[in-house]
Amino acid sequence: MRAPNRPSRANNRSLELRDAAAHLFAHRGYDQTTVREIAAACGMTAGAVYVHFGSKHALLIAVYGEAVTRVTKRLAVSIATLDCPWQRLESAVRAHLEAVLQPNDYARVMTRVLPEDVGETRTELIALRDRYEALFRALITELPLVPHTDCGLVRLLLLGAINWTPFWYGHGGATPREIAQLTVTLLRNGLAQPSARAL
Amino acid sequence: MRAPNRPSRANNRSLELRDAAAHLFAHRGYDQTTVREIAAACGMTAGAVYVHFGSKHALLIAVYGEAVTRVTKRLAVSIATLDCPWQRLESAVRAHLEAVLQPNDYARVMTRVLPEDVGETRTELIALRDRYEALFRALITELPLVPHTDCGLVRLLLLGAINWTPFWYGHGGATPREIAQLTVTLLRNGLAQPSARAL
DNA sequence: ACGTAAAGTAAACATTCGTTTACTTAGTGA
DNA sequence: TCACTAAGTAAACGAATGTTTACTTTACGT
Repeated sequence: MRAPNRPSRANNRSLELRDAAAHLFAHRGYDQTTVREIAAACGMTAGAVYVHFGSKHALLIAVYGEAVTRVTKRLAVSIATLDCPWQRLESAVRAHLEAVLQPNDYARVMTRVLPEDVGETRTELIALRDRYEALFRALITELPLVPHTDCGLVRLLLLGAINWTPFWYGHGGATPREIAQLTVTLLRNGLAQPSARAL
Repeated sequence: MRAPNRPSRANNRSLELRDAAAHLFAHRGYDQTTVREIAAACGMTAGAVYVHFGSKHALLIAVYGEAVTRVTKRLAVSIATLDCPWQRLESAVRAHLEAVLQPNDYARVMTRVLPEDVGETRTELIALRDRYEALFRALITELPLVPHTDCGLVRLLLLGAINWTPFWYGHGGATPREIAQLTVTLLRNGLAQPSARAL
């Protein structure tokens, strides 16, 4: 048997590599990040990367998959104890924003590198992203909306609004909590003065 | 003097080049587009590009600037005859969406290539984009919103929602007009059933 | 008719990047 | 001890890319 406190080999530098890749992908994008940079961040040479990952694309898929897994867990926890559909959505939006906006490399990759831009890996990344967006689909379906509302369209607008936040966050001064609050209030009641409401 | 119907020289293949670049940038992104491809689309060789533009970055700036100019004009026309602030906003959103979503190469570059991704050219592109977003700032300031609403935050959420549309448009089935309508209705009245409205 | 200058070509240049290859190192199990 | 294998290095490969250079073509002004 193997000594438990020292995994001897398989000291899993793979994870170290994946973390480094996540950091660089999140900050500079996929194309602008080189395999040599990822390797150097772990004190290795470029060739060693291919011991752990078959290609740069495989590395991206590993990062993206881990990102979806992490943010999914975080979201599930944040809504677990809530009952009100609106509160559940607000909590989910807040969890998503906190994941994406804090200097969290993994979550940031989900919005920073667009599946449409990576060519061959496109399909697998979109599948991963869809798995995550299905959670929001469920939360929106729960909402008591005015009849005949296009829930799919609402979901897409909502995800667009919050996926775009990384590009301006910090300049606005609002916290993830405040952004989530305004977003869901807006979705629920709108922002017009009550006297000015109309069809 | 010069014959008016034949501009002799200066047959401005620059514009032809700029159009070709816009098309390729819009469909494949900036990094994935090569100077040789742009040249080939005009039946030229790569070297000839540098007769008209000093660098690939200069070409991007030209495209981005033209995009902002065009979509700005389109937006100004669409709201010129309207008085109601909500109608003005809806018309602006619709104009923006029609520009971005129809196979309009120029407008698409504005959302497809992110200023953050192009390094050196970053500053100039952001300045161009800000010039455009200021139009929405004005439209939102006009709105009769509930007191103490963070107009800046509203603008950023709105722009995020509509900037993200190119990534899902076509799968939802909604038209730009419908998307604009739902977006502004949402902003104005919210989507909760009237009986379920709350603070 | 002639000089000039813009427009364009063909080819090379200098990097850069993802990936591969040949080789070395070190820990493991028998 | 010894064969085996994962991990890593150094270097090269091959392709692609933005850009430059030397040369050619062509249309215009005088």
